[in-house]
Amino acid sequence: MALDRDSLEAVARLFGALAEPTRLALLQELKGGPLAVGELVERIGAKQANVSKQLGALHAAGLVGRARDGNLVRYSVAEPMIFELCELVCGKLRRDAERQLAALGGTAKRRR
Amino acid sequence: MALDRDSLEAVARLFGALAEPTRLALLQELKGGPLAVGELVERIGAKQANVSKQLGALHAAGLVGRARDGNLVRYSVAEPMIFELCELVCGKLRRDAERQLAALGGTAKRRR
DNA sequence: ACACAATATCGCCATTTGGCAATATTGCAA
DNA sequence: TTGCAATATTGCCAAATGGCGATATTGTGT
Repeated sequence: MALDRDSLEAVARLFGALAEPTRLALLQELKGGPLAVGELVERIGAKQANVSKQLGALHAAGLVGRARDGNLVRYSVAEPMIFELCELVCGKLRRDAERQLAALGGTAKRRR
Repeated sequence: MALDRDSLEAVARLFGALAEPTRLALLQELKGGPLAVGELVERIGAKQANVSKQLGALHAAGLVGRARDGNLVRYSVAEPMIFELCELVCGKLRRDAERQLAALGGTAKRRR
């Protein structure tokens, strides 16, 4: 079915939430389970203010959940679907890279 | 496996190509088969310059293919995967909308 | 060569956005 | 209350981006 303008904008906003390396890095870390902000700051090596801001964006997009735990705030993946999205995209990138490699005469890595 | 910064940037760029309603509208039209720029301009009701620019962005991202045909240039979907991506996202949006509806006391649409 | 149609590109402007430093909030403990 | 640690927010700036009108390019026909 054809989506109307509003739906397209909603879809675009969601893709936009994933269109940022820092946010993808955060999601990648959260894949292993909920983590507090400080933990994420250490792991991805970004400033606390930015991590907090990007987590806010992910939360606003409904992709991560927030839970206070005493002095900490623990974030968690709210949409496991995002990893399917990333898998699909990574697949394309791998295919592109293989094509590129083959075009340059690299040894073909056979798909099993 | 954990992706490095460069890979994350590549993934982010790809999502970025989909993070724009006009580009999504173009892809939606192209889903039915290759179309020339003029056709797309008519269908989505945008200025020719912008359609051309956004098609350029999609092409740069490797999502659409380009083919001259005399005086026309025909674009086509190069990555059917994008429709799986959109389906996943639309699924989430539908779920969100249903939750919202239920929270407001709407008649529940039962999932079969 | 010319004129014309289809597409691409350019310069401009307004908006958005990521990172930064600084500051404000929140919760815990003494 | 006071102090401290964790997190969020604010103001700022620079870079990126979408849409616009105007113009350049490309291909076709005569």
